[in-house]
Parts: sequence; C-alpha cells; structure tokens
Amino acid sequence: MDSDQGKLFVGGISWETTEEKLKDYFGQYGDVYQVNIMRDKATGRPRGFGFVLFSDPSVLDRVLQDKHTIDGRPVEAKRAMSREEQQSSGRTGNNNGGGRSGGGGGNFKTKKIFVGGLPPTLTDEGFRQYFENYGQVTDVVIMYDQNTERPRGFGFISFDSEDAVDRVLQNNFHDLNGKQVEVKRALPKDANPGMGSRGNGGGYNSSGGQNAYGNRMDSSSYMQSQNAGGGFPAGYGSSGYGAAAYGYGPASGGMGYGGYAGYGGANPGYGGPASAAAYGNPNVSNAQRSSWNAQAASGYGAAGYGSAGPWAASGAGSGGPTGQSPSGASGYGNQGYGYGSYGGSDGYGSVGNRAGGAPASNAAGGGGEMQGGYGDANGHGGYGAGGYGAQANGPQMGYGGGYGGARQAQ
DNA sequence: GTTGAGCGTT
Repeated sequence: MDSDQGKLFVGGISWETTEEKLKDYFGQYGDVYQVNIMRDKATGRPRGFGFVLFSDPSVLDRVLQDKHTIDGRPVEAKRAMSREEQQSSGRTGNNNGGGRSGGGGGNFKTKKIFVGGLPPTLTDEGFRQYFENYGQVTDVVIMYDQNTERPRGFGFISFDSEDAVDRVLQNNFHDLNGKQVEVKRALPKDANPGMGSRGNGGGYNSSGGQNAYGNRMDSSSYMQSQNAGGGFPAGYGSSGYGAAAYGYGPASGGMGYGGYAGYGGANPGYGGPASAAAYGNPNVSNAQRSSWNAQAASGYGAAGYGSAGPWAASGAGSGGPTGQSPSGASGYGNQGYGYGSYGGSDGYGSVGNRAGGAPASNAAGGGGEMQGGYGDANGHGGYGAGGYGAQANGPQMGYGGGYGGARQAQ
C-alpha cells in the first residue's frame, strides 16, 4: 500500500556508511523522514543495505533516476518492496511512481492497530488521547516486558469504527508529542484457527502441520501488506494439520488466480482433525470477520477435500463474505483449496490437489484428482472448486464443495 | 556483504 511508498531501498552500501550519511546524501533530494541501515542482529555488522523513507513520496521518483555513490561505493537505489511483494512474483512491475491504484484502504478491516516505535515514556493516556482524534478508541494497550516491566516499544490501539482505523492508517507515521510512532494494522494474533488443539488428534502428521503453520506465519506478515497491495488478501487455509497450502489471488489487474493447494497426503481417513474450517479469509476471528460483510469481495472456494467422513461437515462455520455461508465445510482429508477469484474478472479458483489416499473404508475411489474450479468471467461467476473426492460407495461422498462466488463483479 | 522489525490482552 502506501506504506512503502516513498521508501527507498539502498543496496550495496559500504559497511562504513552510517545512517547519518545516508540521510545527508539523500537529503539533497528531499526531506528524509527516516533512515534505517539493517544490521545483523547478532554481530551488529551492517548487512549492506538500508532503507530511506522520504516525507514526500514523490521525491523517490527523482532519486530513482540518478545513480548514486556513497562513501565511494556505487550503491543501488530502488523502490523498496515489502517482503510480501518480494515473494509473490506477482508484483506488477508497472506500478511506477506509486501510482498503484488498487491499494486503497485494503480489504482487511481490522479495528486494531499495531503501533511501533513508542517512546518509553508514553503513557496509556497520552497514547489514547492522541488517537482519540481519529475516532472512538475502545482499547489501549502498551506492552511491557513481563519481567523487567520495561516498555517494549509497541502497543495496540483499538477503534470502534473502521473508518477511524483507515484514517489513522493514511499515514504510516504519527507524531505523538514530537516522537514518531509507526502504525500498522495489527496482526490477528489468534489468526490461526486450525491448528490448534485438536489438531492432532489424528496424530499422524502433526508435524507437518507445524511446518505448514510456520509458513503461514511468514506469510502472515505477508498478508499484512498484501492487503495493501493488492486488494485481495491472501487466503489461506488453515488446516488443522497436514498440508496447508493455499493460494491466493493477487490482484493485479484483474485476474486473480487461485492458488491452490495442497496435497493431501494420504490421509487415512481417520484422524482428521476436523477442526479446520476452511475459509478463505485470513482474518479469523469472528469479530474481525464480520467486518467483511460489508465488503464483498471475494469469492472463494472452499475446500475440496477428500472423503467425507463423519467429520466432514463439522468444521464449517465460516461466514462468507456476505454473510452467507459458503459451504463452509471443511472437510478435511486434504485440504487444499483454492481460492478464488474475486473482482470480477477472470479468476478462477482452483483447487488443485489431489485427494488423498483414499480412506480405506469409505471412499472407494479414492481420490481422484480434483480439478478445479474455474471461473468464468462473466462477472459473476467465479466458481470455485469443485473438487470432489471420491465417489464412493460410501454414503457420503466427498464432494467438496467449493463454490465460489465472486460476488461483486465490479 | 543488495529487501527489515516489533504483535497483546480480556
């Protein structure tokens, strides 16, 4: 989003180059708001790159046109990209100049804001008072180290309305009595449905779950900005275990594509933690999710999965974007699901994945591969996944249901 | 030596 707008990445800098030096140097182009030179946490040695944030984002354009030599080293100055952007190859190379239109307010509307860089002296009062200028503050939290009780330098502020949050986030930095703090949407700490507790009942591959989880974490920050960028947040699915794969749709111009996912692994039909609900939205808590209602957005495909055990339906839940619940179901088995389109144009959701090993007992056929959905481009249609798993003799067959629904073509 | 870092409570 705009968060990195006006932020310059400077690579290949000398180890001798200090922040002051960088600031001085780039200060010729415009007012430098902040400079960071990244260092190895352990050794403290500079890693050879840093970031320069300009007060006026447009300055960046001029900076990018020149080549730069600092402390005798030719350095490379580029527009900074957030981690998310980096990994998703989907970065649309053409958003020059910050002209990124899509960003906007992002689709996530969390009413909680993470505030970093708090001065140690800041009190809850001061914190609250400042933010009250933006709207009704419902909660204020400044974090302290549990042992030392020293301020950890960050906190959270919750608002009553999303609008207030949006207003606050219009600027990445805020000035609290002369100190600068940085604001970001708070990451939902509990954003992780799946895994949890019962996740392992079935045990068998819990560890896999962990990994998956781990990945997701990375991407959680991912999401944070992703929101920003593209419009459509990544969906992910949580799965209770197993593989969690997920796709998401980047948004650039109009095509989403669905990711897809996972694999299922041979899941013996048992065991599964039913817990995992599939859902598209990353923000998990109900509260947060509710905010989506207004937003239409995404279609998403729900889970395909393999066989339906008794569990199948259970997870469920998950409210859909517009309140209707999209099949929620999560089966499990494998989970993979794709995600879909949105926005109207073509996305297609997909779901890859193969159904996993057929559970012995019920599903005979065992998984076929699922194929995914696709979407059609008529405005309405995203179609989600349709996987279906096995057909079976069993009474219940898996059929997954995704569905897609991209509502809101526009 | 070229893309960071912080995320909690009721």
